[in-house]
Formats: sequence, C-alpha cells, structure tokens
Amino acid sequence: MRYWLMKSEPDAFGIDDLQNRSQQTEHWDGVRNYQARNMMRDAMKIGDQVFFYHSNCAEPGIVGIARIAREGYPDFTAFDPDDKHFDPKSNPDKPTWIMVDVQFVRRLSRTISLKELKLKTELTELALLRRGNRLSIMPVSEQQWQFILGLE
DNA sequence: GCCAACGTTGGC
DNA sequence: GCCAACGTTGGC
Repeated sequence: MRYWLMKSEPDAFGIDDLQNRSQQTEHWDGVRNYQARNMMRDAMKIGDQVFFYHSNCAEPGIVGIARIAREGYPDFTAFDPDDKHFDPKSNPDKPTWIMVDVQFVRRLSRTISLKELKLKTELTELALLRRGNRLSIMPVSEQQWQFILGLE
C-alpha cells in the first residue's frame, strides 16, 4: 500500500464536502498536470491512504484522511466544453487526463498545519515542503506518513 | 492583493 | 530547440 497527499482548496472542495458526498466518495477531477496525472494513472491503487490537504486558505495544512476508492479512469470533465477544465486536446478515444475516486476515512482531531510541518527536521524530504513545489498530488513515504500521524 | 516559482505556449 | 510571454498555484 502506498501513501499520498492531495491538495484541495476548501472554498472549492474541502474535507467536509467529501464527507457529505454520497458514499462519502467523489471523483478527483480537474488535475491538469502531467506529473500528477501519471501518479494517478500508474501508481495509485485501491486502498492507498491519502492525506487531505487544504490549500489557499487561512490555515493551510492536513485536515483528514481519505482512501483511493477507484483507480485511474478518464477525467470526463475534459470532454465538456462548458466545464472549467475542458481540454479540446483530450477526447474519449484517447483521454489525456485521468482521475481517481477518493473516499472519506476520517478527519484529523486537529489541523496539522503547513507551518508545523515545516518545523520538523524529519520531514525535510517531504515533497510538500520542497522548494517551489506546486504539485497537487504527491507521494508520502511510510515513514513520513507514520511520523505525521504521530503529531496528531 | 502581492509575488515567487513554476509549467505551458508559440514565434522564430 | 530556444526562450520570452503568459497563466496558474498557493503561501503570506
């Protein structure tokens, strides 16, 4: 089993939104970055564990845990001209973009903030903290996962 | 709202 | 293939 961190802006789609979805599951659409796409397409497996991260908000940080509920399949929002994430270069025969389904597992008892994560020497290799990183999906090692959970 | 750090686009 | 211009992300 692998571990991941996925970013979302709570104003658009936060951990509460995921919890309130039917089956507490939602497809993770709109990723338009090749590195992130490749991870969803090639590496994410059902049952993988995910840190749900809130970005672009008052207190950026990890707020909950989710799991991969469905492995990579075509991101159909790319085919819809009216969709914000429409991409004319992608088509159903040969989809450019991929998404997975993510299921709510639990909230953390508190937000483990970006500020706090930055203070930990154990996490200097965490992709989230690497300089200039802007990936919305990134891998987390088992050691990093356990360490971060231990902060809760 | 500002701005650094990207990734992408397109002219050449 | 180079690189300037542009758009986006996301912390602050």
